[in-house]
Amino acid sequence: MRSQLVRKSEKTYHHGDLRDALIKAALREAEQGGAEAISIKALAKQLGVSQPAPYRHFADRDALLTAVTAEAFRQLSATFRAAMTKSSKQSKLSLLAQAMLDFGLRRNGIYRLMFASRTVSCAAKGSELHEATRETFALVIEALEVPAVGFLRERQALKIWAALHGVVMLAEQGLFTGEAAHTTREELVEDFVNETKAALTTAIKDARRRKKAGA
Amino acid sequence: MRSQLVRKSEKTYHHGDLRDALIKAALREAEQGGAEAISIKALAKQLGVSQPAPYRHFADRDALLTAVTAEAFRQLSATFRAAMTKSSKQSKLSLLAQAMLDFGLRRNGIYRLMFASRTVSCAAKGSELHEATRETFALVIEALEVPAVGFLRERQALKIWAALHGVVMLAEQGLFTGEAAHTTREELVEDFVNETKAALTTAIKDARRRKKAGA
DNA sequence: CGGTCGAAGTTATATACTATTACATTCGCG
DNA sequence: CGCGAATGTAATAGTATATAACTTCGACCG
Repeated sequence: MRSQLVRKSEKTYHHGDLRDALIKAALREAEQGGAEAISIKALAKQLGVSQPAPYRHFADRDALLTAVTAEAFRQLSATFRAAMTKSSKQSKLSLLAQAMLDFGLRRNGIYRLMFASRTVSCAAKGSELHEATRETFALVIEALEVPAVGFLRERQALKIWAALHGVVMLAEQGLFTGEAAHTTREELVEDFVNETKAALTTAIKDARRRKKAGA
Repeated sequence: MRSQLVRKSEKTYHHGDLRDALIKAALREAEQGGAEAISIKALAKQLGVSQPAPYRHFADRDALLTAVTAEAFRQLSATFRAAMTKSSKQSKLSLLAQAMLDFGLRRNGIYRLMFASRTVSCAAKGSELHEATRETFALVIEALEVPAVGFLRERQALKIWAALHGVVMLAEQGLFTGEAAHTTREELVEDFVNETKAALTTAIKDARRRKKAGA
């Protein structure tokens, strides 16, 4: 009964897709309890394989966590893309920002896993995880909806990214329920979004002015 | 030899100050590896007591982590106070912001522990940890150097707090070494500080104008 | 076809950590 | 001085990571 749900066929010696199944199951576990909720042993049992089987696919627990984090970033990217393409009166940046906040709060265990930083910062340049985070950040840049204006665009993307991340973290800690309950997370996010827009438009004007003066 | 460094007297049955020693030693461990580096067993060995001894002072590992986190927040508060009282041409807010960034990067394992959020968000209203975080946040409000202007002050404090936290997290992940290496963390922090100041002064002007109109 | 090699899985086991229970020692207070 | 609470110890159960040695299965090659 259990193996029907879990394995492709009834009683195969080989699981067939264990690596992928592990990542998906681990994501499910992390959804609630974060990285600490991911246990190799528990996952193996859940998937109907012996306890050391996962080690055929991941060198150690950290390797699994890294793969899970990469998958989570890809899911965040997908969420961003979905939010930005949905037709709306709101700007792409605003939509992305809301999607970020929503993802961070709804899937807070996973979000915490993603930004546990020990994992992310150790990601090598060409690694799966590194690519996944790069892509997510690229979407933030895209959301700014400005043509190439030198490194200023990257800078504004970094700023809004940092701000959004900060809001999510504080929200998770319940900082909006205490002395500052009257300020909602959404308000704060919208504030940051508007400041970013303002900074961008003035920067673009500046650039045009300089161009004209130079010509 | 070891117990000389570790215990108050040579060979006492009672350690004399185990609770405090545990917190300090745990902080030392977390300095590098974050919360995961804190092991009850290892700490006990380090301090020259038996392995279950710590359980006389903390119900479980989580309770120790909570106490360590509270201590870390008190240290952050002390750092803020020191930074703000040092005479300088810079504003209090700027000094606090720099201190935050510095603390987050230099003591990054501890910083991560502090904002692991599962710990913080579970802190009861009157708990040691809750008080410690409240005090830290109060210093952020103080750094704004504005008189009471309703809840607007709390809101600006929340904003700068979130932004600073975001920058620290991203910095720890090495996001400033990749595609955006030209933007320094310090620049970003200063940006956020200036935006906060600007928002505050216009808000204060607005308030005065309204007052005048009302009178 | 049949053999063999490597990938993927299994059982058994070593090691490390958390936590509990029952017992021992010491401190401090009446 | 003696007794109880606080603090420490020894022994042990339970759970997790990880490795080693063996087994099964499928794919490819002669």
